[in-house]
Amino acid sequence: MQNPKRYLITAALPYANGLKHVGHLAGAYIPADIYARYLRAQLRDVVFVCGSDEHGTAIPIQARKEGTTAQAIIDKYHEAMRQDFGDLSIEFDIYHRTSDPLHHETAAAFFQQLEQAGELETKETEQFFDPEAQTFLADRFIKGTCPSCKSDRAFGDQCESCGRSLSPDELINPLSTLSGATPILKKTTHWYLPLGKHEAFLREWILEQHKQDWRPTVVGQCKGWIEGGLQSRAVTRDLDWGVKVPLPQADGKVLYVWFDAPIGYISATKQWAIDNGKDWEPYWKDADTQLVHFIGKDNIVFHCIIFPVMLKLGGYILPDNVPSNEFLNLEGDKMSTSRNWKLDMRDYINDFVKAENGGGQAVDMLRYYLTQIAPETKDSEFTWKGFQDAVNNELVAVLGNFVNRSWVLMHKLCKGKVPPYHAAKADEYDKALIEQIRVATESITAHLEKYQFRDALFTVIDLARHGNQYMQRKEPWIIAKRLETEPDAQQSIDNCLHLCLQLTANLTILVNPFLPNTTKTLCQMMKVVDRMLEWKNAGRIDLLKVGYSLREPQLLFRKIEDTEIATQLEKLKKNMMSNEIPPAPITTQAELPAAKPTIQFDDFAKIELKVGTIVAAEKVEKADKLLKLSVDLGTETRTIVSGIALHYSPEEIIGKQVSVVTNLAPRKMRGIESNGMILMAEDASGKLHFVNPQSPVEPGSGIS
RNA sequence: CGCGAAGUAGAGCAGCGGUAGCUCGUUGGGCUCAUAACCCAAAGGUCGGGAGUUCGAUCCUCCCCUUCGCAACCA
Repeated sequence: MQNPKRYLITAALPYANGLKHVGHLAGAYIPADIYARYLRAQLRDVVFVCGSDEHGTAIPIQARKEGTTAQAIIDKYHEAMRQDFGDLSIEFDIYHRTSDPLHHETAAAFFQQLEQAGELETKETEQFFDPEAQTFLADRFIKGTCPSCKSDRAFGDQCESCGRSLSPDELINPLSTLSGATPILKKTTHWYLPLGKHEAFLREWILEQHKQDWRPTVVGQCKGWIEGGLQSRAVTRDLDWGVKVPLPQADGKVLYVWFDAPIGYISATKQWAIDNGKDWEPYWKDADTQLVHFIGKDNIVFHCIIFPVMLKLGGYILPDNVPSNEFLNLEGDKMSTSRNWKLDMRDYINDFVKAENGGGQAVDMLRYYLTQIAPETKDSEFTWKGFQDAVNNELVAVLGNFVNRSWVLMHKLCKGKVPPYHAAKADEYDKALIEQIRVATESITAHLEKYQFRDALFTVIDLARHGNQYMQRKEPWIIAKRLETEPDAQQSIDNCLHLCLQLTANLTILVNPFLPNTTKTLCQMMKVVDRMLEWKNAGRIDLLKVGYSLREPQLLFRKIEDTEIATQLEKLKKNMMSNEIPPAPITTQAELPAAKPTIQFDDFAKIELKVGTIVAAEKVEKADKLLKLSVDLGTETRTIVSGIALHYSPEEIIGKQVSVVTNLAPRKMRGIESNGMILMAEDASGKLHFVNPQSPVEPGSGIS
């Protein structure tokens, strides 16, 4: 969009069930903040909204785990996250929350509008219900035996052991993970958003109109979903935590969290408007508004497919771009909350920002490094060594040092004042530097407009690097030695330092969106007011008035010591170790709230077990875990499909004796009917072993 | 399985049809105003593998391999 009248910037609403880590920061919040700050410097009309996402099943679950209430959980994490963002100079215009009444009202009205316009469907389905906990169960909260590999580590959505995706009704012996009770099927009615109806719109809007200007990963993923067929998605759930469905017949139902959360952007904007005496509607309904969602890649489907459909139906504008980032890994491994392999924003704040020598410069160091390694096109990696190198070799050595040496020389050779520029004496180096400032400004602006923050920041640092090169060529400290015999030499010194100071002023403007605290320090050193920071001033070489006296230099950044990163690495490893104390092999009672109930002999007798001999085996096509086996059971040879291909090759198991459940109902897998099931024992490492007689017996022998 | 993204110097990345670039690191030299910072130079790559299209491919097409992700907690 060319020069829109106003901008609305959103950063993904963080889920209020825990602290957020630097991956979240690099993925959404820092890029969004940079963009918002840049637009503010451009004096554009911009609102930058965010807030806590406080609904969904996971919040009550978390509350149960922490032995408290859902409200206490969201209050705690909402406040913690708000604080952490503030500490890292993420400057939202508003940080709202979805538990706010204004949001409930907004989301309910949104639903009602779609409902009344006939854009939603209702469907009656049977869902598992926990009779003890008196609640319907999300797929993830049902545990049972996998129909495919027979592992008991299968959940309603997926088997942890064989990786197969499941639906809850496929589980053998389903159990509620909440109470351990056996769930019962119960009828329930839900509202659905029929995405399929909007396929043509999505195709045209994303795959045609935004093929070029959206990131390839974003368009690619959307393409995958659209091509894969868009299913209707349930908009409501049976739960007592969330936005109540505003219909009389929907008692006990709330809006599904994915539906209510993005509406949080709208309610946040409303609250901002109230607080600031503005009108919220143009920001969401005027076509001359540019809406940009900053998110991580796991959120693409919501912000590019589902929410846009909702926005279109509701009469709102669509996002102009959704600059989604990939993931940030940590020291060679994926960040993971459950394994405690992560760096929380708060940990950095405590160890660096709040430490001695910390403060704003420590904030900017992290902002710098995370921007420099931002996973804009592919996953990238945070390493403490990388952090140290970036700070010491770039922030300290290039930017910090350039400013410092300029200031020191200016105080030594120019009496602490901005020296005059003698245009008549300008040499090729002077002219080249002026040109470099102009070119860099244009380039940085272009990168920012295209959401290429990493390249933009690189160009800023590169400009400081040019400053160092320029100074080296001009060598004012050498020229100063000739002053006694050659008084005219002062003009060369003046020109050099005049330009170095003007370059510093330019760097201050250009680095402001990225490193706002550094900008503040620089402004103090130059004794300039915030108005100088307006973006239109970038590229000018008359920002500091000749004769103006400047303050003493102060170091912009300190070095990161080896001991500091060693401490961090140790801490990271220790955290993970402490998390690993209960090693995986033995499943604890707490994890498996329901051991299988005692059964009577009659139940056992229902199972027919026989010894068989594998006579043939082949790999099942298009399945990497399945083998198709022919098993000799004495009286007959049966086809059995088994999920053991990762553990055994077809050749090595031919002739092996195995235990077979022979009266299991037939089941089709990958188009092949399997008549029975091979018993396998799983060891601690997950490796499967055959359960077979100690010495060979006749095929078909019974087992009891 | 399928779908999406990615595989380029020791590391991190750019390039995307015309004899391989950047930053850091390494080595050598210079300078000394500067937070042992700065500047200059050099070494270092058969651009994941194979086939094809083309006068010519890192860049296009096909196949294969590897990594990451793929809808209901997770940037």
